[in-house]
Amino acid sequence: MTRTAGCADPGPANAVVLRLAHLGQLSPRDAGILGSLSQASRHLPTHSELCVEGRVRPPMMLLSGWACYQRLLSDGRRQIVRFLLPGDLVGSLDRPGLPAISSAVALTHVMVADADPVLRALNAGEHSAGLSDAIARILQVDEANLCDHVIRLGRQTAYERVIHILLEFHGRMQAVGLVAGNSFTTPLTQEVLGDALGLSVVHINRTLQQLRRDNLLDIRNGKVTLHQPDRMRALVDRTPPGTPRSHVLPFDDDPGGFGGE
Amino acid sequence: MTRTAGCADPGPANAVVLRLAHLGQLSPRDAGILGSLSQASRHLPTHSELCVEGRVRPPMMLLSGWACYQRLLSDGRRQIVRFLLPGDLVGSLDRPGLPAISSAVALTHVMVADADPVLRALNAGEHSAGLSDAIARILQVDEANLCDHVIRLGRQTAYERVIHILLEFHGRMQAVGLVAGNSFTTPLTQEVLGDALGLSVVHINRTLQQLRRDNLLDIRNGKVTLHQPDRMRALVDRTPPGTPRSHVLPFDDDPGGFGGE
DNA sequence: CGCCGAATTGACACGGTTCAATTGAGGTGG
DNA sequence: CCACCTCAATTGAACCGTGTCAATTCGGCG
Repeated sequence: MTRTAGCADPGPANAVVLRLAHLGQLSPRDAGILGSLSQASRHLPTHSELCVEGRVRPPMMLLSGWACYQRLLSDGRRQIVRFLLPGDLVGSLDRPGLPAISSAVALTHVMVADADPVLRALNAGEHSAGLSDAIARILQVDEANLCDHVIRLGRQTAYERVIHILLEFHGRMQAVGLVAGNSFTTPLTQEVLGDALGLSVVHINRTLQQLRRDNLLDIRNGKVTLHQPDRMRALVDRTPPGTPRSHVLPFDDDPGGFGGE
Repeated sequence: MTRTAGCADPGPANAVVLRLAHLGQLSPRDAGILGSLSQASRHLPTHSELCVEGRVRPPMMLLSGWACYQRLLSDGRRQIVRFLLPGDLVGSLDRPGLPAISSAVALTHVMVADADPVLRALNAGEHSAGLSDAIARILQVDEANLCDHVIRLGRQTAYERVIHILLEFHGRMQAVGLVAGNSFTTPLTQEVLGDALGLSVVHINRTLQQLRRDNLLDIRNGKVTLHQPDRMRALVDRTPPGTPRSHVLPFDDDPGGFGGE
């Protein structure tokens, strides 16, 4: 039962508040709205479908637990498209009423809350500029993560993919205060990891062993520990969050070098 | 010079209007706004950067030509994340002011227009419900396409990936009236295709040959022809657009069968 | 004619898959 | 307390889809 780090308030909506507060200046009123989400929250068991592809469902917020969007091919192949961690949005806040693009299933017991109060606050207008801003940033981060996933699947080796995605999880868990000393708990099985990274379980297994042997990380008993996050980042050229990236073709307006930091 | 089917107005903003009109009921005023986009449009040559990762740029609409979002790894590997076809949005309409997630470069000469008039119409409120709706659907489709891309890269063979993405292009070109008799023009080189599908040029080449031999499609001289779109769809279990998908795990609320419309 | 980018081809190496067991770690009932 | 079940993790061996390298050909164009 290894639990979270030293966080003052382990209330159920904590992750959401923490994350949004990082991303924008929340008014006390906004914080109140978010804090009260947990009052109307539901518990759902592992494997529940949070939403079904093609069906409309009002957006929710994931207060605790992990989930993922996935798609199944007719022959049984599964591809995990995106992971949902505590503090994430389930379903699109910005365009409700449209059918879900893919199904979402819970990877653990999860606690979810209807995002309706947030939606109403957003539509109410000027009062929630900070909240609205924070939500926009969340959507932006979601999209960036999806983009990263494409990079992993398209142009990285198995070894790099695992490093890359674990760094992503590390960052996302950190953003909601769920990382203690470079390690965090996760429900990831090797099969889930394989279905996300487009690899077979067998190969995921061997890759993890290699990563352990290289003393980069360890993952056992539902707990991931990154022994050398910096070296990992260098290996997959993942700049620390927020840093710009170097990659301009020799076209017209090449900005030249780029700084560290 | 194979051109569009029988469309009355081949004006430059035609693709945008056509596409949006399909997706929602546009008021005459909305249509006017869209039609006048071309008046403030710019031509840009092949290889121009429409936006640069990490930098803010106001959203635009692609009136003609192809472009793509891409990311380069430090060792030179390239991954194309998303393609932009006539009628597409460049940059996120819904959250302007945030830095671009990846760079976009033109694959052909392109014509782009500042999307600002559309943005203003959207913010103006009730008058443009149809337009707003259509834009939401475009964003939805974009996200669905990105999701499809993840599937391709994660769980499909080279053969399937090529079929799958060409079907996507076919559908998207059709939506803006640029398909004539199952064929359409494209600037796709085998290298671009490889960088999008996570494959080497050599292997793309061999895969295309196989597809030709199987009499499924042909792609030469910048023109793609799908000889048997239906058989192709069956091969990659891509349901015709709009159809729900069958893929529910044996969980609690299994909806059983699904209808074919 | 000669250049250049794109398409092709062949030979070979390797990353990753598949199949088939085996081991290990809870969880439950007798 | 142990037999038993199940799910996740491991292991070995053979196979094959793709990548890599290195030419070669093709097609437009100045």
